Amino acid sequence: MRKELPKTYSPSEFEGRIYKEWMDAGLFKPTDDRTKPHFSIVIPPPNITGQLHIGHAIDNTLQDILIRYKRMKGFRTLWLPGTDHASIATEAKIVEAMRKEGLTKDDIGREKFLERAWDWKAKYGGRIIEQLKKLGASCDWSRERFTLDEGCSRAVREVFIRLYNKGLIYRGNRLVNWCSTCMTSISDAEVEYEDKNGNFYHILYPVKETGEMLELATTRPETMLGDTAVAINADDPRYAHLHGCHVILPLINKEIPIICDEHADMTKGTGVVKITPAHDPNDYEVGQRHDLPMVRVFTYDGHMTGAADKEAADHLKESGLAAVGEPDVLDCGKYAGMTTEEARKVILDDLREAGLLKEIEPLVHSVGTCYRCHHVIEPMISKQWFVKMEPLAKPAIDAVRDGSIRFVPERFEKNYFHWMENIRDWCISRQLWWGHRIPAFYCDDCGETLVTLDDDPKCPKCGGHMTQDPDTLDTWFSSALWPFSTMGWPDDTDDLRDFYPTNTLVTGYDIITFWVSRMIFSALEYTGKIPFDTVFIHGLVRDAQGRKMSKSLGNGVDPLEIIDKFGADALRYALATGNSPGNDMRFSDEKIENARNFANKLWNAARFVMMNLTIDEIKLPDCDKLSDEDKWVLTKLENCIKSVSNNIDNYEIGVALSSICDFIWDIYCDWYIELSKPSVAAGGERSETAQNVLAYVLGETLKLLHPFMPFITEEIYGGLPGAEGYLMVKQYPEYNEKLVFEKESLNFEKVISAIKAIRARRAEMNVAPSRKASIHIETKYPDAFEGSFAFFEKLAYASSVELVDSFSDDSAVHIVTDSATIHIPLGDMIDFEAEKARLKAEIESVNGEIARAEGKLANESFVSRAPEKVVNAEKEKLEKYKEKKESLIAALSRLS
RNA sequence: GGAAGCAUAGCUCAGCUGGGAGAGCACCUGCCUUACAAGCAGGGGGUCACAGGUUCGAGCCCUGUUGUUUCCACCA
Repeated sequence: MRKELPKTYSPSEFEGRIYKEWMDAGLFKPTDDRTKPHFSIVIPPPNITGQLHIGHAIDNTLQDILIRYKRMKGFRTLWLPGTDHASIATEAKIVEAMRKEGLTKDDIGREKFLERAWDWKAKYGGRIIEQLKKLGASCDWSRERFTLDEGCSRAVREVFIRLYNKGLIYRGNRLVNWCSTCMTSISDAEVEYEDKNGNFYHILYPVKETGEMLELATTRPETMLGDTAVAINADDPRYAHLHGCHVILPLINKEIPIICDEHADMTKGTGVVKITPAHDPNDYEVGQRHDLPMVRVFTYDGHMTGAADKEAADHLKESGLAAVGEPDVLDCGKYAGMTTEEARKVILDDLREAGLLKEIEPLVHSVGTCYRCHHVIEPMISKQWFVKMEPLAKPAIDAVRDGSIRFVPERFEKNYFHWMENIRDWCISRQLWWGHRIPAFYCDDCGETLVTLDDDPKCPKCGGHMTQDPDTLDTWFSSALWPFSTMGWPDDTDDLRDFYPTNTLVTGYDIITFWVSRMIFSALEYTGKIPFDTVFIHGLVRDAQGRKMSKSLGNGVDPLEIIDKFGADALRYALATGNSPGNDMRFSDEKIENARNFANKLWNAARFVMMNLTIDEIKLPDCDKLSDEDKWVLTKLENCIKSVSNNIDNYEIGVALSSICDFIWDIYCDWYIELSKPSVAAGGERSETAQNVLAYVLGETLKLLHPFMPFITEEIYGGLPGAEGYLMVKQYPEYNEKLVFEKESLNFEKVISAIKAIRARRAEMNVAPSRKASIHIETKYPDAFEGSFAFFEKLAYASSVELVDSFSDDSAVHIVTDSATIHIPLGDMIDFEAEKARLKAEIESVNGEIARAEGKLANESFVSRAPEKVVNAEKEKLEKYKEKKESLIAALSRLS
C-alpha cells in the first residue's frame, strides 16, 4: 500500500521519524562488503561545551553530502563521529559555574573537580550529538568517540612516550604565553592579536657614569622593575660614548648595564630599548644572547611579585632544585600585590613625581590575547613541555608538496606551507586539570624524571616515591591523533585496516594551523601514513550584512530554530546552495525562505505526480514508445546527472545542487509535468508511457537530490510505485548514454522556443489567456512540430494548430523563431504600426548579429587560427541569422 | 612588513580548461490555468572596479592601480 503525501509540506512531521528509521535499519554503519573501495571521514569533533551553531551546521552538512553521495555510489563508507573534551574551554565553564557557588578549584581539589567535569560531559556532551542528528548527519553513532575516552587517552600517552624517547619532547624553562585568567600557558597558535588603544610612555633612565638622562619608550612601564639591561645599537653614533656604561633603574635604584644589540633599532624612537628578559619575547632573546639575568616581577595570577614570591624562588635556587633557566623573582616592595594594571598607574605617578616621565604618546598597538577568554596574554618564564617541531614538520610539508595530500581549494596550501616552514616548538603543557595528564613522574627524593605508561612507578634510580606532573596536555595534542586514535591505534584494528587513511577532511580555514597541520605531522610520524588525502576547506557563514556571527553582536542564527521552522532539508539547502570552496557565504532569511520554497515545490510536484499515477511499478518503456518530449526530458536528466557527479567529485557542492534545482524546477516542473498532463489524461498506452517517464524521472531526481536534502527525498520516495527499502542506500544515478537523444531533444527545443515566443508576444500585446487563437506554423522542420499540437493548445493558448506552407491572412501577428514563423490571426488585437516597428527592430538586431559574424569570418587570422569547431559554429550561426532575417522581412512585407 | 581572497544586474552571488553575460531575490505587467500564490507566464535592468598587456578573440590569462576582507609576522 503506497503512502499518500499530505497536502502541505511540513518537515517536522517526518524528519524525526525518517531519521529514526534509518538508525533502526542500521544504514549509517558501513556494510561488510570489503570488495568495495572505502570512503571515510572523521568528524571535526565539536566541543562538549558547545551548542550546534551555524558553523557546525555547514561543516556537517558538507560532510553528510559527501558521505551520502559516496554511500550511494557504492563505496564502503564510514563517517566517524565524536566530541572533543576541549580542556581550556570546558574547564573555564566549570570554574565559572563553581564561582557562582562561591567555590574555586583549590577549594574542592583536583579529584572533585574532575568529577564535576565528567558530570558536565555526561550532561552536555550528548547535546550536540542530538543536534547533529536533527541535521540529518549519517554518522555511524555506534563508533562515537571522545578525545578523553580510554582509547584516545591510551593513544595520547603512547605518542607522548614515543616522542619523549625519541628526544622530540622536552621540558624546559622558556618564555611562554601566559593567560593569567585561565591560569595556564597557551601555545603560539592560541594567541590572537587585537588592536588596542594604548600609550607610548617616554621614560628617562639616568646614566651612572655620565649623569645624563637616557630616554626610552615603552608601552608597558610596569615591566621596568624587571629590566636587566638597556640596549643600544653598536653603530649608533648618538650613544657611542656610552658603551660599557650603566644606568640606574629608577624607582628601585638598581644598576643595570647598557649593552649593544642589533635588536635596538636606530631608526625607531630614541634608539634605546629597555630589556626585560622575563616578560618579553624579544627581550628574552636579547637576554639569552648576552647572558642577562632574568627577573620575574609578575605572579602567575596577574599581580606584582612580593617578598613571599621572592623567598620561594630563592629557596628553590639555594636548594639546587631550580631548573636551568629559572628566573629570579623581585620583591616589588610598595608595588607588591598590586595587579599589573594598578601597578602601572602607581609606577607612572612615581615616575612623574621624580621628573622621569617625559611624555605620553597615544598609540594603537596590537596586543596578544587568549583565544578562549580574550584577556591579555603575559609573556612569562615558565617550565613547560615542548614538542620539537622541525623534524616533524619536514615530512608533513613534503606530503602536501608531493600531492599525497591536497587542499581544496589549492590556495590554502600556501598558508599551510608558510606556517609549517616557520614553525616554532609547540608548548603542549597546560596548567589545567581537565585533560590528558602528562605521563611524566618526578622522584620526590632525587628529582629523577620518568616518562611511562605506569600509573604508579618507583624511581628507577633510587627507588623513591614518584609524583606525577600535575599538568595536562594541550587539547589539540589529542585532536591531532583523531583520525587514527578513534580507529583503535596503536593496536592494529579492523577499522584501521578498513578505513585508514581516511579520505576527505572537511573543515573551515580557521583551524588549518590548529588542527589540520597537526594531524598531518602526527599521522605521518606515528602511523607512517597520511591521515587523509583531501582537505576540503569551506568558508565562514556570515550574517546578511557580511559580518561575522558573534555573541556580542547578537547576529548569530540558531540552526535549531531554523530546523524547527523550515526543516533540516531547507537549512541544508540554504547552506549548500551557492557554496563555493574556501569562500565565506552570507546567510539570510531570504536564502532560507528560498530553500523552503524549493522543498515545497518538489513536494507539490511529487504529490501531483503520485495523484495521477495508475501504474504499479516504474518501468521505462522502450525507445520507440517514447515521444520527443519524453526523450527531451530524459536527455536533460542525463546531462544533469553528469554535471552533478562531476561537480561533487570536484567539491563544487553549490554548483551541483543548483543544477539539480534547475532541472527539477525548470525542466521537470515547469515543462515536463505540464507537457505530460494531456498524455496522462488521454489514457491508453501513451498515458502509461508518460506516467512511467514522469515517475522514473522523479525517482532519479530524488536520488540525485538525496545527499543534499535527505529527508524530503526519502519521504517522497516512499510514496513511489514499487518503492522498496530506503532511498539513502539506492544506487546513485550514473550517466547513461542510452538515454541521451540528441536529435529528438533538439527537435523538441524548437517546440519550446516557439511556445515561449508565442507567450511573450501575447503578453506584450496584453492578450488575455482566455482569448484563444488559431496558430499556423510555417517551418522547415515539420517533423519537430507534428506531434506537438496539444502543447500549443495547452501552453500557447491555441484554439487550433496547423502546419502551413504559407499564410496569407493580413490581420495576423507573425512571430519568427530560429526554426519557424508562426502566424496568429488576432484581428482587432493588433496594433499594426507597433508590429511593424517591432519587426523592424528585430531585423535591426539580426543585422547586427550578421555583421558581427561576417566580420569575424572575414577576419583571416580568426579563420586560420581559431579551432575549426569554433569557426564552423560561427558559420552556422550566420546561416541561421540570415534565414531569420528573411523570415522577418517576409513577415514585415505582409503587414505593409 | 609578507601573503591571499574578493570587486559581474538595485541586493546576494554563479560563470568549469579564454569562443556571443547567468540565477535567485527585489522591481514592473498579466494570471487563483483543478500540484504548488511558498505558485504560473512575461518584462525591464550590466563599459564584468580602473589602466595597460598577451591573443584571431579576455568577465576569465599576465602586469600595475584603487577599494575591500582575511591570514601570518612585527610593533622596545
